[in-house]
Amino acid sequence: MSVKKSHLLSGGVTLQAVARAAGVTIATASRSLNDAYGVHPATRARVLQVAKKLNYTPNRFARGLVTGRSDMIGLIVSDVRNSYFAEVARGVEDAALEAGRDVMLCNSDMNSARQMKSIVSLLDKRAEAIIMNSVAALSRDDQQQIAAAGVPIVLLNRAGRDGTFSTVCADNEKGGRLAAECLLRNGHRNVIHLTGPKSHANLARRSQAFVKAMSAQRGTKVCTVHAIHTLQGGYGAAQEIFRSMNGATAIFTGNDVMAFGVMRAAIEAGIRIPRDISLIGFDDVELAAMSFPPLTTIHQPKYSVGRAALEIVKELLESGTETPRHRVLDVQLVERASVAKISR
Amino acid sequence: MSVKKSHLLSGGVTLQAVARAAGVTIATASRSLNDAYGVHPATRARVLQVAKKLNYTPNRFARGLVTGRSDMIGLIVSDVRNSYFAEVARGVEDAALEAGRDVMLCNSDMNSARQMKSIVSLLDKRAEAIIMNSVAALSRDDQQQIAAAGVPIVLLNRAGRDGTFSTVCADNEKGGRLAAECLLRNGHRNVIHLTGPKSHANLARRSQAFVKAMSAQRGTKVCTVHAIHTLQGGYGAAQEIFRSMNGATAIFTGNDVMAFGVMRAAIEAGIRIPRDISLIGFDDVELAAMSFPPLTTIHQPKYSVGRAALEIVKELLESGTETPRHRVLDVQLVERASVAKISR
DNA sequence: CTGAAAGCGCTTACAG
DNA sequence: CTGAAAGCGCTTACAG
Repeated sequence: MSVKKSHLLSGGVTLQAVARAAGVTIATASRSLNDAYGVHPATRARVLQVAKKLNYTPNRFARGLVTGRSDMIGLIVSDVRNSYFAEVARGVEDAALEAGRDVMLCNSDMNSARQMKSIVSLLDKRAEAIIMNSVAALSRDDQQQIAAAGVPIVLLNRAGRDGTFSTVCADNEKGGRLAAECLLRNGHRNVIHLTGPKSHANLARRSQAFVKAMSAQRGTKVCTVHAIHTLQGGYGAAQEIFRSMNGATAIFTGNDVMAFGVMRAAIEAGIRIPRDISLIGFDDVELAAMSFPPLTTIHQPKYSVGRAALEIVKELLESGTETPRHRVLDVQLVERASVAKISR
Repeated sequence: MSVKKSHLLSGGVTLQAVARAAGVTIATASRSLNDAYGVHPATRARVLQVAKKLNYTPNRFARGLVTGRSDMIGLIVSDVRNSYFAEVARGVEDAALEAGRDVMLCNSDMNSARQMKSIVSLLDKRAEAIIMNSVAALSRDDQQQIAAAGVPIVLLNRAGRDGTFSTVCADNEKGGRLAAECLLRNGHRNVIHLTGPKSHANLARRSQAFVKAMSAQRGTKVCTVHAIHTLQGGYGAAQEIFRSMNGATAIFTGNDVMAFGVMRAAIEAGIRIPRDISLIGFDDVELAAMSFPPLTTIHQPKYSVGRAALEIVKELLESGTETPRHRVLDVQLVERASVAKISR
């Protein structure tokens, strides 16, 4: 019955049927359908026409069995519900569609066991490449096993030479610098930088560049505060901060959700943004444009990250190369209404 | 070379190799790996052990060629970036993982041509079922072609008997009723209902049930306003509404984003929620908990919609039935801080 | 430019 | 309980 189903799927039309109807052997039929060379134009045209009329669609299993190709690529993200990854996924899918490929989506929950399970399943299904935001805890063993599969791997949000795998990420350093420049330009000299745990590499890069750019200007003061990088974390930290501002006129948060936490704490404390204090975030999540006031932030090219990852996959697949490629994508300042110009 | 790659993927280990190492034919090896019956426990154990040691993983193409099964299901949504569908996608993926299946994700952009292209591609890749939020404009022709594929189709956000396809959707009627009851319970008698275009079936269901439940109470007044069902639409409509409230004490919006539009207009007009006017939304999007004030709304089980869709797929696949199944999922009121009790 | 044939790696009646 | 064999529907050298 399953076999019968399979017939239904392809409309029951096999290459054999097409060949017969076109008066050739399956060999020429196959060649006509695939390469342009080595088959008489007239024959080719006839086969194509017949195939179309019969509504022929090749059996992927049969083809895959001999070519080894599946035309599918795997995408593993921690969670699509995270809008960052939803954007990335969309970028990957759009680029994949253009490249005639489908994408298999997996969620890892930042759980290395689940991630490994997904990888195995994707490899099992013959994914031709895997794009993923790897969790840190990928054992040496797993890493080798993955590399051994000989399938291109593209890591998301990882800067530079990660060894064996390709990477795509946003220019966090530039983002940090842009935030500093924005604040400086608006006259802020005494600012607070609220960020996540030091272990978070991307956040750390932003912080470092931010502090460096601020310090480049004389008479500047930056006070860095670490908290959990969530809305709650930002909220809690802001409550503390508001108790003793020490003359700070602006806050730069490592990401937007922390900024939203700051906003909430500000409302509750009767502090108005940007009148009493300016605020600038990082990421440019959807909500940033809808908050009140709309948040000035650094735009991360999430969608482009997805596209870029698939482009790397395509390059790797086409060239047959194994040497990893690396891309860092540009970010930019999006000025909305949460940063005020202050007079000195 | 492609063929060589294919070898790398499965570690180069074929059933043949396992069989040889276990001292049996590929027939028994296959049986050992698949069914439990008809093979001596000892033999079976030996084969399993060898397979494990050799790190054997069956070639999906070969298996698929004979069984017709791919263990993949397709999911088509208008756009994963829409958080509603991101949630749905997650639900589908989780349930699929449990069922040992992978999901291929496609975005249709509410474009029937793109949608049809995705369907064809999914069918081509032997998706065993397709879950999708169908765009209205699916031609009779396309519909038949899809049905002809003999693959279970589950439509999202479609109520009831849609003819040939299974459906899953939230209980919009109940949601509308809950909103009305909440308002009534809090003493509201004169309210405004702000919703989208009448053509939107789900919105219409909510409206109808809301109005009906409000009217059930004597001395009640509901004024319905139609606008585009976006933040902008809600914003614009609210500006109008605030000009002549005619004593209304609450607004029920057909979805949350319209409510956010109302919130913005309220802030600008100096109207405080819920002190000056109460507000209740529908959907319970992520932002609803983060807005100021946090929005009272009707929770839609987005994640569960995804899971339910996959459950239907499983049932249909296991039973081999073709008769469509329908599920409508429960919704519930989430009381936050945007509705005030009013004294009469 | 085209055909005959091997082979991709499995599953599954059919015998024993 | 196990083996020998057919067959799934393609692609691709190898001849001609």
